[in-house]
Amino acid sequence: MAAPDNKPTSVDSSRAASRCAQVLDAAAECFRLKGFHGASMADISRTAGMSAGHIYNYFDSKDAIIGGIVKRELREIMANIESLEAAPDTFHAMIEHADEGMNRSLDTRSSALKLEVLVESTRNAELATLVHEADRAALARLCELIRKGRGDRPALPEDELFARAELLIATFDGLRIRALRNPQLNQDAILQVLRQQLDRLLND
Amino acid sequence: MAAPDNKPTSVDSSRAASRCAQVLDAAAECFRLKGFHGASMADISRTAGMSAGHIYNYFDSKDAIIGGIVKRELREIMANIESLEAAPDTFHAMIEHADEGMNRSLDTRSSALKLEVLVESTRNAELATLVHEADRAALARLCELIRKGRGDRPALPEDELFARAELLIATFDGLRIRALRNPQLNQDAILQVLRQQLDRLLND
Amino acid sequence: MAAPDNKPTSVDSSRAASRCAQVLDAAAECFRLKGFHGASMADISRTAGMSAGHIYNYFDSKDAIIGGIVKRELREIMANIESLEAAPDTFHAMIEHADEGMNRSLDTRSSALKLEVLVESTRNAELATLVHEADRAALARLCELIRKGRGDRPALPEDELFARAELLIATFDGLRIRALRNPQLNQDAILQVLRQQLDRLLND
Amino acid sequence: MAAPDNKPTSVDSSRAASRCAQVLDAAAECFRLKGFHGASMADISRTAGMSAGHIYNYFDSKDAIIGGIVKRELREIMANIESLEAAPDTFHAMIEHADEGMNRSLDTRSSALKLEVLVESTRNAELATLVHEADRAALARLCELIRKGRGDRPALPEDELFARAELLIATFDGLRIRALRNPQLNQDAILQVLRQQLDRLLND
DNA sequence: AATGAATGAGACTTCATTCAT
DNA sequence: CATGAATGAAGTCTCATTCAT
Repeated sequence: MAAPDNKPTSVDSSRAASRCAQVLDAAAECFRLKGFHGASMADISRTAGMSAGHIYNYFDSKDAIIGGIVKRELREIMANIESLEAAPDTFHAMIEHADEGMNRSLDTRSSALKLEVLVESTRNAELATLVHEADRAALARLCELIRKGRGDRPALPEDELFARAELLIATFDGLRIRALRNPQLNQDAILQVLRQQLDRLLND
Repeated sequence: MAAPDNKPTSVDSSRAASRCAQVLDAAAECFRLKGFHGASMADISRTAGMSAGHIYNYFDSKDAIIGGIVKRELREIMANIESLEAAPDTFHAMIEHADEGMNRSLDTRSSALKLEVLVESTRNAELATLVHEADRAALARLCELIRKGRGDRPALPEDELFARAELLIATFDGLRIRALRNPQLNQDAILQVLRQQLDRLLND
Repeated sequence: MAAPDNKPTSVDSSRAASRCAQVLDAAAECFRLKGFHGASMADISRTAGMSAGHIYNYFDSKDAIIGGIVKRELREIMANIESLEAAPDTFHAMIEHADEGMNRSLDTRSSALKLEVLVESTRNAELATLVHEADRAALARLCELIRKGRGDRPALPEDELFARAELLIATFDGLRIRALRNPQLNQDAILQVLRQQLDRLLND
Repeated sequence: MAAPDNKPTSVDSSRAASRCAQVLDAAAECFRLKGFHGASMADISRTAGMSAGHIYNYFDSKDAIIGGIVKRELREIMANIESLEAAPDTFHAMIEHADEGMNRSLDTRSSALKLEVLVESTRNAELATLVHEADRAALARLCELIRKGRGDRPALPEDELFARAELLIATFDGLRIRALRNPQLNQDAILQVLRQQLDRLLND
């Protein structure tokens, strides 16, 4: 350490980070396709283009990998908080862009992974902690958006603010489940009703 | 012996049905606790009080067991259709009993199993078919309830009717996810907002 | 036992014999199709139209069933000895009917069972004893046929007599193997050469 | 390290080949002793000195192992073709060395395996293909030997050439069966008659 | 005589993980 | 850093056999 040459550590660590990311990407793909237990380390190593043994240089166990996936998501959420907080006229934007949000919810591939992780968190305390933490950050941010978005209208009681945020998220999360249970759901009709519901949640 | 009535067949078949139910109960419990792939046939057989080998007299495979769980749920849903269809003043009842519905959604134990099955259906075509079929039945029933509940108000277009039903279910299903991601969610505050949302979905 | 009524025992025992035969027939069919280890008692019971449990009233074990098959064959061979011993002009008949013998050897279905039993006898001492016993009876009979068939020609030394019989049987048994290894073998051409070989074995 | 030559691949692949051979040897031994279905993967792994799981790095399944045995035999047969094709005065050699051939046929150990494989091929299409292919190669070679061995005598019709080859092989294969069915068979007397039969098959 | 429920051992196979190289 | 050989535990499922009825 502190060797005379300066590059190696930085190079190594950036290489390591990139290898880690490779693993996380591969694992996310595999978990989505086959589920956490259904995906083998061999699957992941193949997808990552790396020997299974080597993955253990970066992650202690298969559990640690799914933990890594959630941690990375958490980091991304945290990073996005600031950048997105500044947007003006939030409500109009949210309702206007409801279609994008809905489409994200109707993407069964991403939903499968999300639910996979959630279900697994039911049985893995460490994973649960990560999931809860990530959720708390996202929820807080959404509350803040709503508070700001209401502008000079009288402030909502904290409880109700959170309840609205919860139901807003619940609606989108619920659509994930709907998309999986009913592959023929009518997107256009839903979007219309969804917009009304959002409008009331935000503006009433 | 030589008794005039020979019940054995009926006795046997009722015994078989009861053994089947034992397996399904045990499996549901195990899948909930450990997940479909995490729960072993040994776990299930232990919980069911029956040798693992014997379970295969009733179910062809582990897959068939989770299929059996969904089929049983479907039968229960179907059975409830008639009994619930006759209730008068549906909307008022639905909004009034929203707390019960919400509590069902916030029961993380039942949610874990429900999501487990749903996630597994992502990777098991036969299971997916069962899930979709059960969903179609439930959805149709809800639409009918809404149609009747609206009484002499102008009929909703079919599309919108379905969209409202979808969002109604989505809201409750979404709360399942919320309960898992945020164990501290404030039930009372949510109930209030939930009732408003339901009221609009049904009565607007 | 020795009950005043006379029929039951005989009826029962004939019924038992018939049930036994059912099992042996079914087992022979199953072993032929799936092999001794590949055929399950469930397979046999299904084919025999009898519950698996009941089979154990007639046979102590699966091993005993294959033993029963060989014993039955042995009895049949023994029974045939006398009836066939009397035929006049044996050699001519044998060579003339070589085609029938060859066709029997080329029947892959019966060969599969025969080899199955033989191979199993390699690993089952009791079965081996039965096989050897049956073979000894058949071989002795064939030697006798040859001796008689040679009429007033000078008697062959015992050794050579047996050797000729061995090779005669070997030729037909070998054709069983050939039929399994080469499904396209040319029967007509073989028959011609076979006849010449038989002729020399018997008449030289 | 940083040695100029990097042999690992070649070393590894030779190691892999040797491990494969270990498995095939062990499996051949186990199949011979207990039969294909009677021998467990645990038996094979114990005999091979290798964990059962590791065998699956080399063979996809137990079926693939018996297939590997046949493939290896086929390779050996093919390899011998050239080396043996060149021998002069084939017939005399064949008849002279009939004792060696007969002894091979009378080796019940090798016969048990050979028949085991043959019987299994009755129920395994892929294995059957391999067996037929190996047989075709061996048969063709024998025909060629006979054709050449006949020197300037008038050529045999193709049909008869094949028929003679078939019966030649059948005779030796039949002796395998004889050795198993009659452990007391008189080798010396048989050898004498066998030589006469061979002589006629080849020289007539 | 006959059934079929029931078991427990054991079959093949997969897999997370370790370690020498 | 990187590999892949290797393992041992565990998984699903089958099956010969027993026994109450």
